[in-house]
Amino acid sequence: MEKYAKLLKKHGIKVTPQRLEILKYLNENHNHPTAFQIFSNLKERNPSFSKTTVYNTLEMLKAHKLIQVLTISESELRYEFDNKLHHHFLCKKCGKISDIDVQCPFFEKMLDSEYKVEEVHGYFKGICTRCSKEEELKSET
Amino acid sequence: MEKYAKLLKKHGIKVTPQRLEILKYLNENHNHPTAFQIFSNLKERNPSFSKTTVYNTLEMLKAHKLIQVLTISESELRYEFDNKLHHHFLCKKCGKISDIDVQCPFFEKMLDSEYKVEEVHGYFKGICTRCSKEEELKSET
DNA sequence: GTACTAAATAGGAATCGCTACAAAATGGGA
DNA sequence: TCCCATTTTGTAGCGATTCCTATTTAGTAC
Repeated sequence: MEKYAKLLKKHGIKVTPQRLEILKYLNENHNHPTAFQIFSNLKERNPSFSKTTVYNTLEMLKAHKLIQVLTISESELRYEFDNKLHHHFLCKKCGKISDIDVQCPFFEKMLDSEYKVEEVHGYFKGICTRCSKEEELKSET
Repeated sequence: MEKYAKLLKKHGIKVTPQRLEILKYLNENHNHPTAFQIFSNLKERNPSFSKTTVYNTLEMLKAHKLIQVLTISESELRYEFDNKLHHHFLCKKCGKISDIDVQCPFFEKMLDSEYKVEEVHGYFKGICTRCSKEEELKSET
């Protein structure tokens, strides 16, 4: 837990139990959770945990570039702790989001362009391996 | 207007005035509008135009891959008629979305991967040229 | 340790984009 | 022209996010 406190201090953010919990959750759960998923998980152990705190904290962590906000879903935002550049794949069937470990060659190019680029998002959408296999099995019967 | 009717018929979609209007609007306005923007623009000329019709029609056009849905904004969906692969840049200051005419080299690679890829989205976010210049001017004074 | 102050949290209300639903309108085929 | 399926409309509802304000907490000075 100490490492999260250090991280917050390094960015001049006041350390609170709630913020540590949220950071810990994001660091230990790489499933690109929604704000509600974070909220309900943390509320289990601390019933007074507030939804607003989750949103406030996520907003602040995002402002300090400690977390990434994914707009891959059409209905809600997803969050992740990992901040090194990678892309994402969303399965339209099961909803799972996977990390795609590729370096975008246009990142460098865009950095030199007329635009001041601060974020790069690569989203692929389709059907994941597991769901594809299930489809095949179904159609065989 | 006839070309839109043809397009709809080609995809087995029943031709209605509302659908033609929406297609026309998307084809003539390359500003990646929200559903509400489409709705309020078309409502001006036809006061009985319904929000639901806009959503229904966009959903149908999307299902037939006649339009693209962009999840680049954190708060709402954007739509575009253009369906050839390109990326997008969102200015965090003025909110404008620009087309970036690049071919994603990972598209091919992803097509051969374990994932069944149906959509590719490349989003860059930052400050656009115009807004960058305005910032410079302000800081000079 | 206590008192004070600014910041953070909690909880509920409000907002906003989008969807669901049922009634009315449309339109193509008999 | 009539009929029936489809589409459109308008309203109600829902879920994610934001707003508002009272309460609590963390940090500082005494």
